[in-house]
Amino acid sequence: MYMARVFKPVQKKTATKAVHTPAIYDPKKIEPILQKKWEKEKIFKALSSKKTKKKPYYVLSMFPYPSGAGLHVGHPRSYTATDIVARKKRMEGYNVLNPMGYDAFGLPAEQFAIQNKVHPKKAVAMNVATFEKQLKKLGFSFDWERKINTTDFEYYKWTQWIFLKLYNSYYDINKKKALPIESLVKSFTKKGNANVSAFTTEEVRSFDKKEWLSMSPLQKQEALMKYRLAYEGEAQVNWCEELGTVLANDEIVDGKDGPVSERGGYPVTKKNIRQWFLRITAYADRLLSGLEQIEWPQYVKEIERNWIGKSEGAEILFKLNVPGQDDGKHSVTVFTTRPDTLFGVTFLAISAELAETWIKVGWGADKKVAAYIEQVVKDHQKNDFDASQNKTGIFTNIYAIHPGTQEKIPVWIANYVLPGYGTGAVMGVPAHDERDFEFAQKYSLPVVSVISSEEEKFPFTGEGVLKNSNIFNGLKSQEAKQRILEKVGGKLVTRYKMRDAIFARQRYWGEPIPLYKDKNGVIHEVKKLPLVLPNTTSYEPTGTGEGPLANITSWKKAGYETNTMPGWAGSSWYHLRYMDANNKKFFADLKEVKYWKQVDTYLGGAEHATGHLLYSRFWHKVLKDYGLVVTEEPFKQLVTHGLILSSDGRKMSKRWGNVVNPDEVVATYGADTTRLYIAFMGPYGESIPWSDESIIGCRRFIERLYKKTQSIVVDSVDKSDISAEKAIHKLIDKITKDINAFSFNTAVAKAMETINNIDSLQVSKKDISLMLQVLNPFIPHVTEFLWNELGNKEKINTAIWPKASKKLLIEDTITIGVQINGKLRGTINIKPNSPENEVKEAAQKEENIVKYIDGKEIIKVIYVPNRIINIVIKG
RNA sequence: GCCGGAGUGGCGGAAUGGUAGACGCAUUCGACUCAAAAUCGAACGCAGUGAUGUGUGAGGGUUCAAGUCCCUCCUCCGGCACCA
Repeated sequence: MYMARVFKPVQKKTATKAVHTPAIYDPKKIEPILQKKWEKEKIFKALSSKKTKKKPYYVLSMFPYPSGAGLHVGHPRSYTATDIVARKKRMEGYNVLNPMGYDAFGLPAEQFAIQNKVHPKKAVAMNVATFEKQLKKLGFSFDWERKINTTDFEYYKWTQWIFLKLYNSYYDINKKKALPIESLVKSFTKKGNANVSAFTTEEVRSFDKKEWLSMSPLQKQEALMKYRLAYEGEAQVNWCEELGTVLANDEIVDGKDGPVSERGGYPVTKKNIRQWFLRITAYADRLLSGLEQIEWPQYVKEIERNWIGKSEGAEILFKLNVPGQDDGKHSVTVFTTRPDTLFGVTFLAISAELAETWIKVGWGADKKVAAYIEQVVKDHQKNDFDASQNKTGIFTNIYAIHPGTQEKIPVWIANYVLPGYGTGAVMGVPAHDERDFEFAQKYSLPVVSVISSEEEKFPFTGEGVLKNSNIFNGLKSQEAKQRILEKVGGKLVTRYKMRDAIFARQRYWGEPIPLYKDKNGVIHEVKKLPLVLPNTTSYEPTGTGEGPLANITSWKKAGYETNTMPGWAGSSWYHLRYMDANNKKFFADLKEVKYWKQVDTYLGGAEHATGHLLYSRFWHKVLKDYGLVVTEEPFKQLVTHGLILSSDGRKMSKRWGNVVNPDEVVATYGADTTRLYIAFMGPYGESIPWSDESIIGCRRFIERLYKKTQSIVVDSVDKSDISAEKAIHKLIDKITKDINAFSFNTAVAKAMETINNIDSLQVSKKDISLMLQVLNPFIPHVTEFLWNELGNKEKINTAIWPKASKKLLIEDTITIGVQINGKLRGTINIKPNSPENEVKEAAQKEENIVKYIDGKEIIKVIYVPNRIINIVIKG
């Protein structure tokens, strides 16, 4: 059981005036009534742009997977923050969009269904109902009318529509935007030479009109696949036998014996398979540069930057002398980020995979070499392969011609050269690369330095510039570098680590891919969306690599794709659906999109940095290219939260049995206390253990506030004590600033301090109302209840957010510290902004200070206005 | 290995270079009570009866003044990792 201590309501018969008002705070009575009222009056409804002149403010928490376990206290941490911001912004006069929905496709929902032997659809409906009941108990100000569920066909219809948009697009590298695939076809069928500037990771081919027109539909299809933003291709993928599906890199974690699936912990291996992909690499540069214009935590940006992995360098061509073949007939291109070290190259190292392809085109590798290649290729298949401790290699008997010196340098196969990056071949520069150095040492290869001494500053012209790394690097323009490189058969290129995203899962519970193949293998789009996921009872994995949909005869017969979309498809654009959630004609009306523009504040976990966040940015950019959205980025500000750990400091998990259920907390303490504690427990971005003991302090605070306010309801005064008024205005100031900074814990601390300070003072209805109002975002039920008790005519939810009076923020007297040689020895009270000489004088008269300075020589006195005074004495 | 972030009482945590430990929990004492709970009041970094000394992961430094800035190191968390 979760409860460490049962809260008992106050049993005290207080004042004689208690006859008029209920002195006992009972959230069970207050909260459900207000929640029903809010729902009935729809006061948190976000208005359509047509119906308001208010400025929009869009705040969003990442929507949950409605898992079978129900809500977990981690969820409300995010939603409490969203709600605090939303309620404050509403009072500040914004038309606030604070929606909620469910991300219900994907593995978790399907596995829950399989384990519990219910249809995923039923399971999702059940779980959603549970979530919703739990969420509503916490009193979040969501606009429930905009609720979405990614598994509703009214929703996934548009997921499919966007997929087709991607399928029917290519990326124009000159215009730097997506364009319809037809315009690419048009450029092929123009007269004369086709001028294709389309992005592709494969070999670029353009076609002239005659050639294009002579091609079969299948040939055309194959040609266009290389450009489409959603395309079918073959690739090595992460295959999970147990789950019978392909997984994305971010769905895999390191297990004890190699990589395993994040969900279930099953082993993952590499496998070649035909797959749907999204060409996210086309947007690598925009995904990178877009980071500059958004207010995200630096570390999340860094994660994305690392993931995209841009590196600028050069490709350089080396001619090869292969034994038994004409010299220079073959060649290899290397990729390097250090073209300036070209003259330090003493060998070439190629990947085993590249060597394999050389054998295929007629290179006669001897047995020893062939065996080595086989071994390394096998090693590379292992996900956890690491050669950093043991670099090995073998000489190929092939020599390359150095393009600068024309000298013969040996070509080696090395296990540290990876097939998936660059060209799979590197130039070995032992003098300026640690790995190359290690390798050269092991195999006794020469080391040549190209960092020359100062005197040789400008001894070279033309390609000779490359003989000195400093001179090449000192070239100002990229063009100059390019010109030098061209002389040695090189060119500047940019490479990215990021790969295209696999967009298919061999699972049942996902959006069907709206395409089918006719009997000739030609792909057609489904014209009438949605392509509804067929109902079936056999949705367990086939294990063959085909999706469970292959088990459905009619589906298979119609030629539909048997794979479904991955879990992140629906979440890649949901932020747009909320803008116009009930639109039957389009995913969101452009007028609404133009009004809301983008999510102003997005709250969620940083673990989505290389998944959901990157994918949504990508989709958003594609839609931007078509003018269907108006901003380059979907989420202007991102705020990440820490985890709520269990009180034992571990992660909450069913496995440990240490999960705190918000329902029980609400039942014991009330929704307001739960929310307040979540806000108070610590900095929003940090992971913090839940404490069954500490929460009581938040409940006590609410009771004090309740009691104080009730006493004001009964004997109200016209004017507050000045110090109470000041305390409340300071609180207004602090809370306003702290909510803006997501520093909820300090805002709550100040509120506690305030109630402690004003408890014994006279406070007017007007002033306590101000306090209730700024606390409303945190504890909406009790503050609204008390606000009404005080007889306020206006609704608390629509009252204007108060401004702290500047005059009241100023203190009459302040206490400042007096230091002797930097050590605090006393304090004095002064009026703010007192003249410096008066303060200095007062300090030196202070009793404690006199003891220290008596008879000593004062070297100097430093006064920091209204802060501190430091007397520096000798000895 | 590289790139971020962090390390403060018994615990969660506060501190624009300027009175370290706000606020809350726990603990101790007191009031109320037959009693307990609740509530209210007080104490509460460590050492010392006390004056006082000392103290923000460790060690140096800058400064009148350092939790905060700089250098070296340690530990923890997150990310990337033979990416050429």
